[in-house]
Amino acid sequence: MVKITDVARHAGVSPSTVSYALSGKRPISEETRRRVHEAIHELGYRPHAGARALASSRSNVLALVIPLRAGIHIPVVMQFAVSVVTTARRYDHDVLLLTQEEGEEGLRRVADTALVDALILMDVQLHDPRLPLLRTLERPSVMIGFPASSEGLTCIDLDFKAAGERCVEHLAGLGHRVVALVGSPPEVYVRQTAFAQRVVQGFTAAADRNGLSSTVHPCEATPGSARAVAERLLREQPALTGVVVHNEPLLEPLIDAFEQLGLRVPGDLSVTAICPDELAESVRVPVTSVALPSAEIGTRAVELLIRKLGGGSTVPEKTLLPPRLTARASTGPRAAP
Amino acid sequence: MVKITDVARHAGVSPSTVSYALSGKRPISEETRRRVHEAIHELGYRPHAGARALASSRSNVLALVIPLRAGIHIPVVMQFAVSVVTTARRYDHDVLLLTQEEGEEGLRRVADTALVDALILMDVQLHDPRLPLLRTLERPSVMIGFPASSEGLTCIDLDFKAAGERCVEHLAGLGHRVVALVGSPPEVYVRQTAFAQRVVQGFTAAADRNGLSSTVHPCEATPGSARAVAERLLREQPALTGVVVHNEPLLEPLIDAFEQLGLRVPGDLSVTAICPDELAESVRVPVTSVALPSAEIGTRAVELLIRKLGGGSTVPEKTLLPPRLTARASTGPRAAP
DNA sequence: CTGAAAGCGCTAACAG
DNA sequence: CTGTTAGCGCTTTCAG
Repeated sequence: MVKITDVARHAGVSPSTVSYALSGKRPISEETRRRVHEAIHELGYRPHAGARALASSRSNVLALVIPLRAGIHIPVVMQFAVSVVTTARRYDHDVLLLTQEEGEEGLRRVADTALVDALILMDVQLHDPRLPLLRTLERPSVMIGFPASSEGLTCIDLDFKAAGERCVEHLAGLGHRVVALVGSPPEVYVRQTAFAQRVVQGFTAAADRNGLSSTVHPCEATPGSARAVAERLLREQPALTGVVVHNEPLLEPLIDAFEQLGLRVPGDLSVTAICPDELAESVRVPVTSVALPSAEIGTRAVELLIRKLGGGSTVPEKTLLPPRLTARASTGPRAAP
Repeated sequence: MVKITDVARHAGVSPSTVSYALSGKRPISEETRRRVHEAIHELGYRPHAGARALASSRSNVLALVIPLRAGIHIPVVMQFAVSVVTTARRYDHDVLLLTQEEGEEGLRRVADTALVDALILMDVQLHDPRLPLLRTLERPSVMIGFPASSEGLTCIDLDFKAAGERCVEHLAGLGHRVVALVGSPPEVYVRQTAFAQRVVQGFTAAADRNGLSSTVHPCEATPGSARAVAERLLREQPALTGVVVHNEPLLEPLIDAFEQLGLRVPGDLSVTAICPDELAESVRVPVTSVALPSAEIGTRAVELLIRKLGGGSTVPEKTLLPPRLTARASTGPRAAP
């Protein structure tokens, strides 16, 4: 293995000069800089990650904790992970993958052994058991999603409340008077995942504000249940003309179910969703939607962490990304009664 | 930060004894073992990962390289990643996540800096450009999938050729005489990803052997193209009664398309697939399928690596998991003509 | 069965 | 602008 002293000798300088030439932490003359890099190149030198971490107390690794549980749309998690890795690399960091399953002990382990410098957590719950730990951990973290109290923590997410509102306003603007929200599976609400509840809040508030009548329907992510909710909605709310879907796997089956029940989209029924743009675009009837910008959230989360690691600047505790609605073929004006 | 010398002092032993008590690399009397663990517990000691890696030349981290490209079913990748992480933890290892995008330079980087001890690669192509690198790298690796020549490497995957055969044999056994394979998107074949081609080989060979007439149809993973292939198949092969699908996102839309064209499944048409069991079970008509055992492959891949890291035993270069077909509602005997 | 002590390869004062 | 040197915290000979 070629080490820093080899490079130093080869370039005719001291080891520290090589180190500084690499880190840029002190000025190096152009001439020696060139010689050092030449030597590095010729010898194929790679600094030993462990030695570096030991000497600098920085591993340049971020931990990413991904959820496993039911009711979470896998492609969103994956896209998020990819964007975290890609962005981390831009800042010369790597990403260690942890599963939620490891729990608090897992977080403590990677933090306390200095395996990682900082942590990113997904799928945060309103009263997430990891919150107290994160506050005492000596390493910075960023959470995707908002717990009940985010004091002293850094959180980022789509503004789901505003997203729910935005969908309703879009429908209200088109003249719809009776709307329904088809939401995430019941277990997502039961375990008090913040984002699902916030959509409901926004949806309901905006409906009330606009004088619309509204109902909320948590729903399993199976094709069978799509048919079931569709039937139930038509039966219980015959005047329904606007639906907001916050349940990725159900989007397509639900539209199918409505059409099989004789409702044209958007002729008889307007449908909007909160989901990744790719999903909204890939449905047979492209769906008007508020984008779930997983990639952007991942990028921003890493950037927040890097800034926290930098030390100087302080970062905002809460970052809420404003909803961006794209009108597509699935919504239209309410048909004359 | 509490370090090994603190623990040693607290327990009244030397640092090396603490180290050995932790690693078990030499006999420790029951009494001192107890005292050491007590001290560790009381002080909340965690060995510093970097220091450990430096002193032992082992980081206890595995690299996992995941694909990004089109034509790959995301949930399979995700399930695979989770199973790798879970299994790695069982052997006291962590997992560093890399994207294919980083390319050979990325592999070289994490290997040469000793950030990781070993590598797992997914989405291997027939003539994968990373092969020569892997052979020269001083660290062990395992590939998911088989390149054209796997000499000197360790590969594992579902036996896709046998899987293709198994599907055909199942259909042949039910009396079907004309079968078609609806395959992965064309780009998957173009870039010579091994597994897609092997399915075709097995499918065709088994059809020939059984005297069935067969055709192969690479297919985009969009709902629109499902309809298109379905129509084309019926037009060009009116006698068709058996279909093998090797394209996850297309499975459900394709069955829908057939039924919309007036064919009952399995009454008029038997459908089998090569896909994850969860997918096969979740379709409206549960599909007879050969399982794509991502979790098992992930587990086995890690176990192979751990054995290679252990040094002693040598591991097989090729591990082909035999196909396991589960009969479900989508296949039945050929209707009397 | 246990201790002492020599590094592992790099960074960051400190000194010039 | 550059060199010298003292660790970073742990593992592992070597010695007993």
